[in-house]
Amino acid sequence: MQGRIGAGSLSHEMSVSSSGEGSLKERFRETARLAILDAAEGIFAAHGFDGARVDDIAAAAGVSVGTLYNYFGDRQQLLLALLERRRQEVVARLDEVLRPGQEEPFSPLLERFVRALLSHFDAHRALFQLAMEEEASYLRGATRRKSVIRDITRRAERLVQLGIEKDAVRADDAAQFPVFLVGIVRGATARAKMERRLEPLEQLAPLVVRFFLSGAGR
Amino acid sequence: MQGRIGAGSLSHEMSVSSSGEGSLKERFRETARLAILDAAEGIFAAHGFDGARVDDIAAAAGVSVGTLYNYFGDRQQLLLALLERRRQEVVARLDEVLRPGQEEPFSPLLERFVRALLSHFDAHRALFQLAMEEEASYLRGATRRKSVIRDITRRAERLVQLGIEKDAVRADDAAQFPVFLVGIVRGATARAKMERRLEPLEQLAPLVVRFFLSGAGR
Amino acid sequence: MQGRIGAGSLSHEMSVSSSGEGSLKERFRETARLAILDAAEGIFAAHGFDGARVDDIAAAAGVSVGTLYNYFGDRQQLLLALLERRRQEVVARLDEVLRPGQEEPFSPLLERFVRALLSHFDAHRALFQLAMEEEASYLRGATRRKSVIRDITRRAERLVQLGIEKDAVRADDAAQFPVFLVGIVRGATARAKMERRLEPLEQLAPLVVRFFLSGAGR
Amino acid sequence: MQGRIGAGSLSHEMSVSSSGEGSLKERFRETARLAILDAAEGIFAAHGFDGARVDDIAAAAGVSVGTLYNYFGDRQQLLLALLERRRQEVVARLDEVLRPGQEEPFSPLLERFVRALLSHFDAHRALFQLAMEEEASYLRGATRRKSVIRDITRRAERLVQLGIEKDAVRADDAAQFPVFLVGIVRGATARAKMERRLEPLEQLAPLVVRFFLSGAGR
DNA sequence: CATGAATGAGTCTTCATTCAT
DNA sequence: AATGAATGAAGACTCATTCAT
Repeated sequence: MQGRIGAGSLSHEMSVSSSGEGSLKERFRETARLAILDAAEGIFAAHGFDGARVDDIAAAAGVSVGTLYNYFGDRQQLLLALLERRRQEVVARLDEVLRPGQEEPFSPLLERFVRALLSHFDAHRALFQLAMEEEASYLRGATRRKSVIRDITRRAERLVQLGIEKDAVRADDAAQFPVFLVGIVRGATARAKMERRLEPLEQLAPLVVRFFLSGAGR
Repeated sequence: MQGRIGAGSLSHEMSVSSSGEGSLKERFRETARLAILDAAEGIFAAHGFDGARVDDIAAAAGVSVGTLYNYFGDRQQLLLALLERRRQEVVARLDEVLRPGQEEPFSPLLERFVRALLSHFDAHRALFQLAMEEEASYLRGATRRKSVIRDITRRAERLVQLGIEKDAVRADDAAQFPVFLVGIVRGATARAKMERRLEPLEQLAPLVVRFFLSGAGR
Repeated sequence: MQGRIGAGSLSHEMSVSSSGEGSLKERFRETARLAILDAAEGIFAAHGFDGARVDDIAAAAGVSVGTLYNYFGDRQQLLLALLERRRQEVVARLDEVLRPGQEEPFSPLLERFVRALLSHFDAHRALFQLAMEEEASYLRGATRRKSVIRDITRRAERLVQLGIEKDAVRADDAAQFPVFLVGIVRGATARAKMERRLEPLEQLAPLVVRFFLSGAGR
Repeated sequence: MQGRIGAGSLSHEMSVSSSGEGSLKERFRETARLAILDAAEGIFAAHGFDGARVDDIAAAAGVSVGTLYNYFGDRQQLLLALLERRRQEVVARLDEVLRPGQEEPFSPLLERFVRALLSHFDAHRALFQLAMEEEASYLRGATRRKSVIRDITRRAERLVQLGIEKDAVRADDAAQFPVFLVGIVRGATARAKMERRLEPLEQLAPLVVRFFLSGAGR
């Protein structure tokens, strides 16, 4: 489904790191790792965490099961590696937005935050949906781990705090605002799913900002 | 092992089908059905949809697997019956709120709506969480069915429509408001989960209302 | 290979315990357990501990894998149960021989001991060979458990002690005699295996006794 | 990882094929072969024949799996080569003892035989234990091959024959004496294992001789 | 009808072996 | 010739579902 670890992506990979922070072999490994993770994203998204079969992921990645097990210790670790990678990606984008020393007013800051979130959804819609939906229940029992939802919420809390400091957000009830914000974004993605929309959600950012700051009231 | 074919829920249940006679046998059947559904709710909530084993559900209900299969054709049907029951319950409460001929102003109406939603969460927190989180993915592939999220969203749409008619909600961007509202409620429940809070969420209703109508801005 | 848990053996089972130290169901269970153990003995003996496939054992017992797993938690437990059963059998026979209050002279006592050992080998040749050969290495790592070899050696030690008390065995070097005795018996069985003999080993008992007491010298 | 392609065993090995030239290359090959065999001995001894993984053996030998496969066709051949080497070693020592033209009396001859056996055990305890325990079952099915046990027994038979000729061993029942002798030695090694003794077994030789010739009787 | 043991298809995982570099 | 990543057949185990009692 995702294609082989073919020459196509390889050349790309190689040109990227040719300067040399890794032997040829290591770059191959990394390419394969990525191919497997990509395939896994597709299969997990399509069948859910429990429904995704290891064989199918391997087949989608164009490798054998054995190879998949060479890269990731077992099914669960593969899933965790996948979630972790995506988690790091969003978190990085949000942290970029929240980087200290922001002199800009709150509203555009908020918009950049929401935009970062939504565009990440646009890029990894299927898995992200899944991560936000099932993460909690799937990891149930597993050692408490990095959680996307939790991390996003933390960033939202920092954002709201900034809003209060900039006098753009009211301080009463502020404890709830972060989850409300994340909830709104989730709502947007849920709608996209229910209605099978394909347009980028990112364009909803201004609406979300306006709604968050002023509400739906007249 | 016998356990829980309890009287408590029975009286309630009975009223549902009360108009009819209900031979003694039928009432027994119904009681057993309920016991199984209750047990299933607990097990599904505890282990997730995929992780819940039929044997465990039967054991928790105090019946044998065979009996469980007598009442529900298979595992999936049991799950659907459970979701369906809870779906009907929320939907009924929301429809009650939205019953035509409401002369009251929008704000209290909205509050009653949110309150209905939150108190339902309070009553069936575990399963509902699960339903909202995994429903979509679990039913993936299954014939398109009744969906709690969808139904709730439909009611929210009607509510927003009422708000517009009552001139309490602005009409522009109104298409998003329903999902935003549902998202906010989800956000609230997510927070409750993350922080393992046990206080009733219903008390958040006024906050939600104020946020929905006026936003978080100052 | 071993046949189904058929009616044939069932009737036997039932007549035996009809007086009733077990419900009908329980006796069925026990019959099945035995059938599986018998089948396992055959397969383990034929393919070794590591070579025996669970599916084959199940097939030989005339049950499905699932059933096998219902009776024995996993492959290892099945093996241990089998070894344990046989261990108890020999140990019981040896203890019978060694029962306190033996007034008889040492030589016949020794012969009965050797005879018990050899006839047990005759009955369970294949498995016993295996047990004595591989037990140690197979259980390597596993929690230290009941060991046939160890138990037999313990009984041999008691026997030698009796011999000394009866003034029939010399006390010097007596520490080695028990293992020598067991070794001799093992040697006899090894020969039987190497030469694929089928005659009962039990008939070697007098030879063993004479050799043990007087040696091979002229 | 490189490790053990050591010089120590090399010199010995060299003497074996010393008569010839042995190009430099060939000597390298032989050194590597030995390193692998040594590593295999350790791993097989530690994990049993079935439990020893090829990767582990290669790692212990400081070579890659590929190299291991260059030297030995497959896992089984490696094992056979190992057993064969050790077999040749004991057999050579026993044949040395039995070399025709022995004018010495039987008792010291017997002692040298037993001593040879026991000292070999002392040198290769772990593998030898394994060989005597599992050889038969492991090679089950494989083409009938050189067997250590068989070969040792053959030598014991010759020894007993000598004893009879020298009038030191009684001729009746003599057919059993060889296996009894081997059994006694096995018994001694088994005891060493059970009690995790580390002293050289060789020192038991006189006891074994006395027991073999005169028995345990008073 | 209830029971729960039996069933066996379906999965994950391991590891001997191959082969491109 | 050495390397070690890739391969995939094989095997242990689970659990939804059936059905004889």
